[in-house]
Amino acid sequence: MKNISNQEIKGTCDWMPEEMATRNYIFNTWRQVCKSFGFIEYLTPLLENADIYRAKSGGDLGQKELMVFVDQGGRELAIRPEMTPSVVRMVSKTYNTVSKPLKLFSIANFIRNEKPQRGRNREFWQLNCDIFSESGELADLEILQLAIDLVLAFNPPKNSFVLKINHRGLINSLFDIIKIKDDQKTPTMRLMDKYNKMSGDELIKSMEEIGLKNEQIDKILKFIKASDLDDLVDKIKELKTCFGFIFLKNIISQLNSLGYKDYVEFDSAVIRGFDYYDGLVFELFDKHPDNNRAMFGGGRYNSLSNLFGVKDFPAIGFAPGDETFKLFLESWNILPSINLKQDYYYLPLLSEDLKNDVFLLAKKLRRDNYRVELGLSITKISRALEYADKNKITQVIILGEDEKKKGVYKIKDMLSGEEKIINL
RNA sequence: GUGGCUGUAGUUUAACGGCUAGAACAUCGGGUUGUGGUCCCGAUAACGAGGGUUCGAUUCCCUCCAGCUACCCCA
Repeated sequence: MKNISNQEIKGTCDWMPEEMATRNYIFNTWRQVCKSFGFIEYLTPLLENADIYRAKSGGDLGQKELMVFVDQGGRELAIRPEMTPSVVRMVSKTYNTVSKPLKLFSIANFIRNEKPQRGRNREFWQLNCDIFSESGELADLEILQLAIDLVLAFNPPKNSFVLKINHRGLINSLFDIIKIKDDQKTPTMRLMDKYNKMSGDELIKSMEEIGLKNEQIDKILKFIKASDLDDLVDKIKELKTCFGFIFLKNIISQLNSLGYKDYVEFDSAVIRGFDYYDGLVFELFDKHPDNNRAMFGGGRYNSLSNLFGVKDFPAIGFAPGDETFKLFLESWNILPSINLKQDYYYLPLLSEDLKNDVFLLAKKLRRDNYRVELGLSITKISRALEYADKNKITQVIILGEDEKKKGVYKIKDMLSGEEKIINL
């Protein structure tokens, strides 16, 4: 019989104890910060009706990146590629009767059928944080603060990241001003989103291909090249009275007064690809030269809920991924080293006759909340200590014939070499 | 989906159109008959898969697979 490969499925990876420990460190820190903001944890099923992704997700996500299969009843099911439709579905079931506002988070895995690359796997995990039912500016403010605090919780160096914010309302006002046609809006936004990746000539050429006129292109370029909000309304004066501008001006000044001045800036080129965003949009960037990329992003998506035949309700959220987050921590070298057997007590079996005594002692110690790793084959004491060294176990429990005769056992501290004698 | 680079033990790697594919670290066993980190000895373990060229391929060619990476796309 041919052997089955022991490789993981493409785009997925095994979590060996070391990687699992790192992941737990990140997830635990996320959890702690979310709870400190009064958010509560939820989870939805891995499978959803495929239609909920096809309807709104925009781009490839609801199409070729979706893992779809048919169940025995002929239903088309999809493995979730993102959390937002699921959490909106879940909330929409009870929205009218539940206490509001809802501040929710989850840590879950997702599958997207795409080619793996740096910072992007087919299976990945992300934290999703959302606030439902609050449309006011303070919900936006709190979400942004949470996004920044989540990164700050890992003690990154100064100037290691920045939160770039923008507002879809501001972009829509621009489109009103230049009187762009409806069917040109989405392709134009895609191009604006790519501003930093394309050369100026390519960008202009692509905009001409969409059918934009020179004066329209001129204004769009002024818009995405604006260095800050004041510069923007200086160049495009009509924007001064629009909602998006006033909103952004306000929220930045509030974040500044809360002490986040170094971490926030306006960036007119932050657009985001999902169609369902309709208010604040933002992206958090790693500023490390070796890893200059968006770590995660989010925004306001008030109208997504009508997908489920429910009246619209306000929603805002974001979702950091495990892989991009880890790259950030690695690029700044702020991942702590983890000892897998921290606080473990190693209890070797030193002779055949001691089997029962050793198991009994382990049982007693475990009941007292010690973490006891029992030796399962007979070992010489020198090898037992060597094993403890190799595995960075700092406490070794010695129960040999001599100890048994005296009715005691010893706990040896591997760092100091000291031994404590305790009665059995 | 498109392009580039790369596939030798668990890991890092060496060499080669032919001879037993060599090492280091890791793992396991032993060296001191109850006290470790060092040291010494030994064992296990690899040419990604298939096809072609050739007397002979791990080496050259093709296809596939996988990995990395840049695009496309993007929470």
